[in-house]
Amino acid sequence: QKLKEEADKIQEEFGYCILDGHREKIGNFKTEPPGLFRGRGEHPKMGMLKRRIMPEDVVINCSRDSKIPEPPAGHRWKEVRCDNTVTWLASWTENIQNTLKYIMLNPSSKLKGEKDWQKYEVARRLKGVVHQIRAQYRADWKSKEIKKRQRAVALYFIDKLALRAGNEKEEGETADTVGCCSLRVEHIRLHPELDGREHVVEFDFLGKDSIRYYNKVSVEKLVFKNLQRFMRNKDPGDDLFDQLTTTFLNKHLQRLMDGLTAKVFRTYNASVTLQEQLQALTDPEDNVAGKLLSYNRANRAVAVLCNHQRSIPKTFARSMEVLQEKINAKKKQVEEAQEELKKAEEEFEDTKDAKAEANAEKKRKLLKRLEEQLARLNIQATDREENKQIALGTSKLNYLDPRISVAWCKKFGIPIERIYNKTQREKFAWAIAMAGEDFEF
DNA sequence: ATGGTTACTTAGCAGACAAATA
DNA sequence: TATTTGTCTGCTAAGTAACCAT
Repeated sequence: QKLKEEADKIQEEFGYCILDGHREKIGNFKTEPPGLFRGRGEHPKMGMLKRRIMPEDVVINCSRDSKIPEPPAGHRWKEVRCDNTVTWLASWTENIQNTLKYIMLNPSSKLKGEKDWQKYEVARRLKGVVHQIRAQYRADWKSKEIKKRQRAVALYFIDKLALRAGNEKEEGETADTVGCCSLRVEHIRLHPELDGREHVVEFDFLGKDSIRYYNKVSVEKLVFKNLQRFMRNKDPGDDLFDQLTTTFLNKHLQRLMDGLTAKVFRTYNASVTLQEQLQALTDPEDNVAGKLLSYNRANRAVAVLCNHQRSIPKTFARSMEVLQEKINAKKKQVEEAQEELKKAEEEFEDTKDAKAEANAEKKRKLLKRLEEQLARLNIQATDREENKQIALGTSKLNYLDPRISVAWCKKFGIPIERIYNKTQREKFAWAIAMAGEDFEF
């Protein structure tokens, strides 16, 4: 309790800033402590020492007329600047990769909320032109220029499979991971026929955070032919799209729609998928638990699309066993209740007295309650099993237009708290205030 | 085109915390 | 009340993508 009080005091003193006259919560208001760098996957710099950050490393960014924070006694800041074109409050350079780190606002802030809203509005604008863009890249599969063909095939992957753009990275500085434009020949295998499907591309590569992407996809014949061509006379370690960069791709996208970049396709396809799946899976007759299962399944379809994985929780098998035991016990209770009901009904048949009738009615209600409890447990088990290797949080927080979920809740009378916890409701306050039940992405 | 710099979003995980259960 | 289980939060790495100089 004492520690908590101290932490609260620190939060109160350093955890907020004033932006445009409003008190806003800061996201990360502490510098990162020193320690051994791990990194994700096979990181070449793992084990290096991350230095302690001193006031002399820190740049403060605040308005000219504000109370400039005092450095700790005996120290001074690296710099104090007043740049209102950026959103960060303080920054320092980290010594492992020599990159900048920032102190920024919490997602609940007005600034971040408006930015988030904008992001989804760009994705919604894509909805209007995506058919034309698809027609265009399909036509470009036949272009005379190899570079255009590579761009068109890459864009097809980004659109259909929700791959990341894949910026080039400096070799030896980070783990060897790739995205779409940085795919190498060794990351795909072509099967003219596989398991009864034609033109199958087998993807196997490490993406962001060294998470494995493994997928077998049946693609259009022209895409397949183009891929064969791109791979001809190349070594496994060569770039698949050797003529293509993310800059070139994004310049092209910018011409097709204002604000369009490769990552917008992920946001767009994620949100569209959620909306479609909610439409397809929600049964208005279902109870709340059933509807929530449908929501989770829709969310899960998105997480699968975006390849948001997690390691299977250490306690997964055990917790599944416990749940199964619970289900078995409940089943037994249901059976017993069935028999007791039968007995009570027979008793009433014989006697026809009011007391026996009341008793039968009581047994009927008990049975119904137990059956509902059993159904809920079964739903829980299904949900947990289907979810063991899938992380729902990332898509929920970063890819799904929250207005879709808000509208769904309103339409089916689900309390918003069942979908978003307190922090999430704060982050999505703009959407909760904005969206009615007929919102359409 | 290329490389360097900067600012911002997206990502999974461990441990803290809270709720459920024994 | 003690212990177990499930959820949430903080942390910070790892991406995307813009801009600028050459």
